[in-house]
Amino acid sequence: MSTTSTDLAVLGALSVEPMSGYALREAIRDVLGHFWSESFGQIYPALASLEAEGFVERIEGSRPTASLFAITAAGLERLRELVRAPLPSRPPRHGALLRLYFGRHLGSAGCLEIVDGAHAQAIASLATYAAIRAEIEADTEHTDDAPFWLTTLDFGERTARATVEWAEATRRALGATK
Amino acid sequence: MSTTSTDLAVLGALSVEPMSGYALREAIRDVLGHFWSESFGQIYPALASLEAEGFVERIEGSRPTASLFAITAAGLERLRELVRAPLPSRPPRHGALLRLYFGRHLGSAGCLEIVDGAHAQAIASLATYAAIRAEIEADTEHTDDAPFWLTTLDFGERTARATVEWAEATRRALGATK
DNA sequence: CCGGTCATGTAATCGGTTACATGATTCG
DNA sequence: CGAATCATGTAACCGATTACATGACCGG
Repeated sequence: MSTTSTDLAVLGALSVEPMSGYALREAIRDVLGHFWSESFGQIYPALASLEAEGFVERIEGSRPTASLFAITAAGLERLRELVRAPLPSRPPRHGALLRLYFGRHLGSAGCLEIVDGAHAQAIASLATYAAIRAEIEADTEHTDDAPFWLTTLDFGERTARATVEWAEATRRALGATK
Repeated sequence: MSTTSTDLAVLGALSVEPMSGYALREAIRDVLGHFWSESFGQIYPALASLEAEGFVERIEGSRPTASLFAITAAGLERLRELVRAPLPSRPPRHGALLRLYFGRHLGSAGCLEIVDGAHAQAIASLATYAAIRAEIEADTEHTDDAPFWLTTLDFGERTARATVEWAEATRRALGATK
């Protein structure tokens, strides 16, 4: 039995365009990657149960060996239902901050390593966000989806920028008290 | 068998002061709550295995029925070892953003509800952060820990402020395209 | 034809939460 | 004395990842 979160991600992705389970996973990784993730072990069982419930159907594509999954009318209805309900949020687990909190036992050098790592990661995120933004703005086909896509992207950009600023301020503060 | 992440959180907390398993959970919830969490089902087995390995010992406290757990010299060593190694980071799962991404199927009103919810939560976080900051700054006993504690707090404050600004900007953007 | 990618699925395992069982202590 | 809190632990369950098994397709 699959969870409603996974069903939402799968149905949502299929509402944009039909695709295979494999492509689904790639789309989720590349497009929703900065705030969501699904593994094969979730996707295929979810597709199977969604198909059994009539929310998704297999249509034949170019390759005979691969299934193309498409959302049905009932599936669209189900998607609207799922997107309306709040999702259970997992308790936070930010490993780098946990290590930093006990940074006294790690020393300044080790702490700076953690901070610099977070800094580099945030910079890298900003680069991929810029690429995604360009792609969305160039896309003339999904103009009704674009405003929503841009809001989630904006969130990623703002938190990444906040992380960059935090890392730079922390580097100064930790360097001073060394 | 417990994970190194839980061991790090437990040993780290006990490095500040000895406490019971119950108090440990409260401390983790209240002090590390904005970036970490542990449940009883993790804490007690972790304490048991840490005790078996000699990293933690029970000392008698005021109440005979409750155990006070204290970190040993070997435990401090182990803590330094754990805090040096990077922790496995879980893939992100931000439910609100997932719903917003497919906001076309939800409508503007529903989206604004999500955004306002995130806004209210960030405002509430900022209030608790201010309380924690006051507590750390008033604490004269842990002056060598304080700089590290303040860096993790600063991270929380910056990302919360970024969330507030995002929510306000998104509210304007979504309201305009309604 | 051979290696890499596309593709579908399952089984084992894991990290973690929740619920339950049990009892002592404290305070009004 | 009764209710709330403090306290310790276990068992069942669950969501999710990883690894594995299998094979078609495509390009060089």
